[in-house]
Amino acid sequence: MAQQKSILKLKGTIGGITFYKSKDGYLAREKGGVDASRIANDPGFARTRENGAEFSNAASAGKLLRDAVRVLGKDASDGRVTARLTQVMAQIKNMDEANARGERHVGEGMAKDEAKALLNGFNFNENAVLGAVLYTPFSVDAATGEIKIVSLNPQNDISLPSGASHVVLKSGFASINFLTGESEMTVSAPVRIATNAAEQAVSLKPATAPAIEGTHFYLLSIDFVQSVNNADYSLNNNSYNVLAIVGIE
DNA sequence: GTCCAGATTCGATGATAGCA
DNA sequence: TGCTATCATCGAATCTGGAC
Repeated sequence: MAQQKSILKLKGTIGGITFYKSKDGYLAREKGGVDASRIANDPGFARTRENGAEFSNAASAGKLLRDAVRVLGKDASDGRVTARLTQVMAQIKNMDEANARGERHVGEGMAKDEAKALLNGFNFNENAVLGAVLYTPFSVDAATGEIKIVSLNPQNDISLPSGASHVVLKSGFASINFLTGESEMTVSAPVRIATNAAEQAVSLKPATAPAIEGTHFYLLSIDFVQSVNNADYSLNNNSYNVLAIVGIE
């Protein structure tokens, strides 16, 4: 077995050579592992294939949710949102008690209150989570999707990034059917407030409720912009923007 | 040599059995 | 003991080729 003598303790694979740490120290060897066709056909790998099928369902469910809210989320997401959402969807898929192993489905698991609790509060941008940006309480109307903030003073109630001249708030009301793959989202008109504005009430109400049957998601979006000559410019590649799930029915 | 655009690859997510 | 393959997805990182 080849051993690493270099001062650089490598882990991972480079050019077909795998570097790893074992109880015997840092070692190197050729890529090993099982053959792809065996995983696809060997009865011994049935468990692996079942898990692959379920993982596929979880990843697709994550994409369905991200696609559904893309109109709000395109300016408020981090580079790991796909992985984080897949992780949550895999946990929800595990809550499916109706189907056999390998056939468990996010759509079935989503019916559970625990599943909704798991996804509620999900932040699409881990660099700007809602709880660390907005400090004032708000309410969500499950029938209309309206989000109300009784009193919002930007200077006191929002963590303002330097350079921001205005904050733009929007709400989203999405209905997603994870069994059929259908989704629809309606969005409120944006409320644009100067960062030095006086205390005020805010109402974010989508024009209509989504028509399709499915799990209802309520989302709050907060964008920061710098206004120059009546044109709004995003700050620092949108890294301060917030999009979070604030309710699920 | 540097820059840019487009193309390609990587990594993260979970569970699994076998190989070195 | 730890890596490999499978599954889907996509942003980030890296690579490649052409222009200057």
